[in-house]
Amino acid sequence: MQENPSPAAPRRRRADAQRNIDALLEAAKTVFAGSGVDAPAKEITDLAGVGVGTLYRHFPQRSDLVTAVLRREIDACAEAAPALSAAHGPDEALTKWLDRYTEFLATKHGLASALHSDDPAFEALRGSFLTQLGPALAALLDTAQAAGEIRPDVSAKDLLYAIALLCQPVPGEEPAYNLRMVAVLIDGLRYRT
Amino acid sequence: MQENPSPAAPRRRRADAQRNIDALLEAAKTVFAGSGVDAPAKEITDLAGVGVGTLYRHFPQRSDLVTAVLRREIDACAEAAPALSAAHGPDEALTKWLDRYTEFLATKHGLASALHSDDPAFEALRGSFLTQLGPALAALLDTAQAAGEIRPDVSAKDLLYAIALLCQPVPGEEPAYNLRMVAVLIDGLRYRT
DNA sequence: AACTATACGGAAAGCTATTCCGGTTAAGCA
DNA sequence: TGCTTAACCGGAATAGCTTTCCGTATAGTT
Repeated sequence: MQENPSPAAPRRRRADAQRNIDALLEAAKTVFAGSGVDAPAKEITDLAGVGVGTLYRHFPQRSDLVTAVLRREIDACAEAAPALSAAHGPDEALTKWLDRYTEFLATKHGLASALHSDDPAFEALRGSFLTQLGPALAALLDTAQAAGEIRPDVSAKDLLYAIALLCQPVPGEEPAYNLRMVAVLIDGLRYRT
Repeated sequence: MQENPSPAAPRRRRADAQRNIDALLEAAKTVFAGSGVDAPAKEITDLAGVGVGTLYRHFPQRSDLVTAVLRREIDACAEAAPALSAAHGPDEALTKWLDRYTEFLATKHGLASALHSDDPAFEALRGSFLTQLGPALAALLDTAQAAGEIRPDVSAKDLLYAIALLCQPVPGEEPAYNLRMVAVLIDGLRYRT
C-alpha cells in the first residue's frame, strides 16, 4: 500500500496509529450495524475514543472505512463458492450461494444503499464487490447456465446488483421481506417452457 | 389542480401565492427529472425564481413537494388498470400493468430511493403509493392468482415495493438494466412445476 | 537524551436544510 | 378608488454535518 522511492528509509507505521485504526474499524463495525453506513462520523469517533481528524487521516473517504470493515466478510462470501460448487449440483450450488450473499447484504443496514449511491467515493466499494464477488458468482452461474437450468441472459454482475437492490430495508417491513423477494427473483432465473 | 370556484367564508388564496406554487411545481418537476428528488432545495427555488422561505411555506416537508409533483402520474398509473384488465387475460393484464408501473418508476430519478428512505417525512409518499396503486394492482393480482397463473404468496404491497427497489438507478447501468431485472422478478411470479 | 517524522485532537471552514421575521402586497370593502 | 389587513415574500439567521487545517504531542530512531 505504500511505496519507497526515496533514499530515506521508510519508517514503520507508529503503534499508536495502528491502535487507533483498529479502534476505528471496531467502532465502525458496531455503528454500521446499528445505525447504518450513513451514521454521523462523530458517532464512530466517539465510540473509538479518537478525534475526527484521526478518522479522516486514516480513512480520507467514507468508502475507505466501509470497504475496510467489510473486506473480510466479502472475502469470506467469495470463498464459500468453490465448496458449494463441489458439494452440490449446479442449480443448488448457485441458489445456496445467492442465499448466503443475500443474508450478508440484508444484515448490513444501509450497505445496499451505499452500493448504489451516485457518490463517486463509493465507486471503490462497487469495484470491490465486482472484483471479489463477481468471479465467484460467475463460476457458479456459468455452470448452472451450461447445465441448462438457469436462463443465459443474466450475468453475474446483473445478479450482484439486482440482489443488492432488493436487499435494501423497506420501512415497515422485516428483513424477511427482502429474503422472500430475492427468492422470487431467483425463481425467475430458472428456465421455463 | 387548483381553483376553488366557490368562495366561502375564508379568504381566497392570493394570486401571487398560486403563481409561486405553480412555478415551484414546474421547477421541481424539471429538477427532479434532472437531478433526482434529493436535489438541493436552492436549485428548485432558483429555477422557480422565489426565495427558499416561499418553498417551505407551501411545502413544509420535502415529501409534500414530491407527492404534489407526482400525484397526476400516480393517478394515471392506477387508472390504467381497469382498461388492461378488460382488454387482456389475467396474466397479460398484470404483466402489462407492471411494465407500466416499472417504466413510471424508472424514469423518476431517485424516486425509488426516496420511497424507501427511513425519513418519516416520506411516510406520506409511501402511503400515497399504497392507497392509490395498491388497490389497482391488488385487483389484477387477485384475478391472476385466482386463475392459477401467478403464485399466491406474493401480495400487491410486496410487488409495489420490490419493483420500486429494483428500479433504483445503478451507476454505470442504463435504465434498461432495471427493466430487465424487473422482468426476471415477474417471471419468478409465475407458477412452475 | 535528543531529534524528527508521524500522528493526534479539536477548532475552523464549508454545505445544506429549515426556521424566523421585518417588510410588502393582494384581496376585500366602503 | 383608497384603506385595512391578513397573507405572503425574500433572504438572513440558525442548526447539524462533513471535511480541512494546524499547533501540539509522541513513538521510533540515533
